[in-house]
Amino acid sequence: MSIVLYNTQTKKKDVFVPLILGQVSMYVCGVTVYDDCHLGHARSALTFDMIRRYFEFAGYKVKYVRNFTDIDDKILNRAKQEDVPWQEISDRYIQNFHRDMGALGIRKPSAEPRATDHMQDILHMIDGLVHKGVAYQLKGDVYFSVKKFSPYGKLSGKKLEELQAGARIEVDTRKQDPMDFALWKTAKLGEPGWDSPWGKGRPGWHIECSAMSVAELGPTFDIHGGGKDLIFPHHENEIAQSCAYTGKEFARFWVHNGFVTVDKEKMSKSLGNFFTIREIFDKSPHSEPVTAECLRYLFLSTHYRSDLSFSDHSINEAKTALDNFYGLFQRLEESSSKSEVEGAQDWETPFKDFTEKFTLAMDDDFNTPKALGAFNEIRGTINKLLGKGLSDNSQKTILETLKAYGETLGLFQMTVSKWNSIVVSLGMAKSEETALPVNGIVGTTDKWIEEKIRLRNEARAQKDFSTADTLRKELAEKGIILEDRPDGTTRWKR
RNA sequence: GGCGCCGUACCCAAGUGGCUAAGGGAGCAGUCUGCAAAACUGCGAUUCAGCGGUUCGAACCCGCUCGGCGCCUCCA
Repeated sequence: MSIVLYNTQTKKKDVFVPLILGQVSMYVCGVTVYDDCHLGHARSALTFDMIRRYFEFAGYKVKYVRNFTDIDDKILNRAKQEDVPWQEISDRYIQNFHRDMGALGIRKPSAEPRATDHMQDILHMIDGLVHKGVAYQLKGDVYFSVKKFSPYGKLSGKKLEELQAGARIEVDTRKQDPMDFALWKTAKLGEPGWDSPWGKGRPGWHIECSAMSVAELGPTFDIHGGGKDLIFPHHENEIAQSCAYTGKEFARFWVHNGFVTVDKEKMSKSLGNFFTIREIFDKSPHSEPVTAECLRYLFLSTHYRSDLSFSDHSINEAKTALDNFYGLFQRLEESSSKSEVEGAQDWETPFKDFTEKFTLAMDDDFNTPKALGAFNEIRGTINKLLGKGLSDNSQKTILETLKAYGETLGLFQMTVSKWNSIVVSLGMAKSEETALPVNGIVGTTDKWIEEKIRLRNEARAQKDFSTADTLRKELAEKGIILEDRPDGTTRWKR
């Protein structure tokens, strides 16, 4: 089966055929490093992480490039505010970015170029554009002439005349056309600058992505991605510059993810309605990996192109859904004490049905909500079979396969015990042995809990249920939940 | 003003021309259980914002209306 994906350029789902057989080249716009990342950035990162994982699952070799914009007005402003060198700002937020992405379980791209490391490529490209006559110099600035690039506006579906009519920004009257955009900007007094044929300056925002993508992946590559707010003007401009420069097709597929919204509104810096990734981890009552998986499940439960509304409620729903999966994994890990013959249930037929549904859903423009639907169906089926009895071997195979499919979404990779141990809030260190206090309740060690359970089970064996209930209550007060199994053993979780 | 997206049960969310409109959560009832939890079973949209139209047939296509949002300015 082939993968079909929605292409912003053609405004429909196109069959994905890579440029080079068996390989996918993908460039995704990263972040401008002047502040901590919020959930909108997390969505983009998670979306393309999922896409990358699925391509690899489908047998492709993926080259995935995600850049850093590490020189920009906002970085300079921030540096001024804090009265520190601008490099300190970009370095700090690159570090924070890596910290947050790591916590989210996002795999590292094949390359993470920084704009300032590609200054020569940028200068070559601008120079080339000037020589081709599609860019012009105005004192120390260089602008791209949109009129010289006839397909301008194709990606975003905008027409130049309409844009001009609606332009609300202050127009630099020196420009040949109000929509012309800067490739190179003169360094003002006290600002950092790189030497260029047009004097000391720095690159405009759009040119760096063109330069870096072409440098890393060549003039034509398979997929260019980013949030849908980048379609115009950023990606439109990238196309103009790159195609004008190389004379070749640029990205073949344009893939854009939807926004994260709060109360129906786009999460954004200017509205101030954003949560940073760090904040989410800090205020979560769960351990970092658990929170990360909840967030991933939540994000995957909406199609990547749709907007996703974020709330405490939505993330709690994700937690419940995952609890149910890890509950199944726990049961699958436990010995069934059933022989091969006794536990000879046909699980292979429903399982085959599951893998087909999963693959079909994912092949169709990465329909993760549908894929999760398939997961939930098989969860019910396996639970039923488990009730009837499965052999240890079958259980082992089922568990391994579920986890293998989960891996393509970045889900279900934790051990059950890790999933079940709740840690405390506010980024305090976590220990496997002891739970730190939660909501003022004093933490307990695993050993202490096990001892209480042993005492309770002794009491139960003697039909001393009042003692057993007292012990259950005592544990419950510490946030420990007990589940008695049919064979007389007890499972517990925090 | 221009361009575009969305509106499916209490909540989230697939489905975009034809079998009973996926799935999850919550709720209620039941099975099981010393109690409980978990798991399982059953119940829940004669209907897809509204109104017209096209069609043998529409939640899905077209038009209009209402409501929400986004891009056109830095934005994932």
